[in-house]
Amino acid sequence: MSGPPSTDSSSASGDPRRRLIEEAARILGEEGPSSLSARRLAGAAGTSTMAVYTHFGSMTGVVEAVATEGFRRLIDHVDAVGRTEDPLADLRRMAGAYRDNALENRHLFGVMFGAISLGGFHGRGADPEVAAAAFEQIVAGVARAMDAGVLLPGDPRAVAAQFWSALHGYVMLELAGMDRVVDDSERTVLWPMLAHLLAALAPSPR
Amino acid sequence: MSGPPSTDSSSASGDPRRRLIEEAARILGEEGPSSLSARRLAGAAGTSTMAVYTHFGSMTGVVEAVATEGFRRLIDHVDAVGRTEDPLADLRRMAGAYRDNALENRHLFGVMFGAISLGGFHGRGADPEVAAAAFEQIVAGVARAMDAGVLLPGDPRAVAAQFWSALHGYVMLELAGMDRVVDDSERTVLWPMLAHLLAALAPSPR
DNA sequence: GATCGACCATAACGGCGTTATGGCAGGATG
DNA sequence: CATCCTGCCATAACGCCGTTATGGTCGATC
Repeated sequence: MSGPPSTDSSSASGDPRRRLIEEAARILGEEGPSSLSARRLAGAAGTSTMAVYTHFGSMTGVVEAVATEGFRRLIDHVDAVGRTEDPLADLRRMAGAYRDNALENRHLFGVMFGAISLGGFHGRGADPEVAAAAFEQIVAGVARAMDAGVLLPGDPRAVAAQFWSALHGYVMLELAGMDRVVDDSERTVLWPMLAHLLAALAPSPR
Repeated sequence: MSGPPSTDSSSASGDPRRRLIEEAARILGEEGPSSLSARRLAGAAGTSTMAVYTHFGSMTGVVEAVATEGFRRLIDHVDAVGRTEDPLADLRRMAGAYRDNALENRHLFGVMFGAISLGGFHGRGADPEVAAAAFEQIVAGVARAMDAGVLLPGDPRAVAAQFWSALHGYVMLELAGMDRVVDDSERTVLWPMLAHLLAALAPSPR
């Protein structure tokens, strides 16, 4: 798939596929899932509905592309926390970035992990390669902590999966409105939970 | 093709509202979210679409009622594990029941926590009172463990929220197909994760 | 210049959520 | 008994949806 030869005939258009994905993500974020329809999307991107079908095959294809785009943005957002000389603090800051990204793009997050549906079509999910890259981010953070000796040596993938599960579950329950039943304010639940997970793996002489 | 209503009134019909909820849950479980429509539901329940609107106001109302029904079934399923003299083992068995219930009713689970949508209409969620009752189940399990002295005394609600978050996140990632990227087989992730959470709260003399 | 392929505008089809309309049972009221 | 009212639902319609068939434009190729 070679890109278009950059014929910027006008500033209004890039390649239509890219524009459709970005407009779909924007509509999803600003107006919610029920506003994302083929006609609405085509209108926002300045094309007709057929462009959607030549590029994505169906609205399900659009959803999968948007989910993949969501994982790419998540990766960038988490990557932006950088690396300090304290790998455990870095993990905590990665978790904070993960949560912030979810709260600011709740509908996009729902599509990424939804597995459920969006406007009726429910998609097989994002590109597994991109989703895996998001997970590898956490694996790398855990591996650095192990290398630095602040976590017991072990399989970083298994530990990262635990960390991710706990973080993801907290965020998903928060998005589902469970803060109404548990309250919290990220003080007595989120940080202690992650701290407990990491403390159980710390090389303190017991 | 039901016969005249007076022929067999014993089992064919209950009150229509109940029948609609159960048919909606059945269609959701057997055919997925995209098959649940007002006409399809009305046909399955043996009524017309107007019955849906007199009882639930909209399809969103149906979704909320089905989500509430899902929490009720989850509560029954988790309650069925009973109580032994080992509160920590009971917590683990509750977690297993939670996961089993999710895997066997993945679409219903998605609707319960979805926050996303279902066929386009996306509902405010289940009855908060019923959802809270599901959480209180875990709180009670944690409180018993504290009373028995196998968990450090503390706020059982905060600990239960941590336990629930981790369990829920693991299940949600599994439902989203993340087992493709993390593998696991509930051996190196789920049980160690929950064990670590509880171990960090155990009253072992450190 | 002719041909071909990718791309997309137009218009249509069936199905969707929802609503307006009307009929029908059954209890309250005179 | 006649009347009215009220909750409940069947019928049919409206506008929107995802999708597809059709045809036209335009650049690349020979």
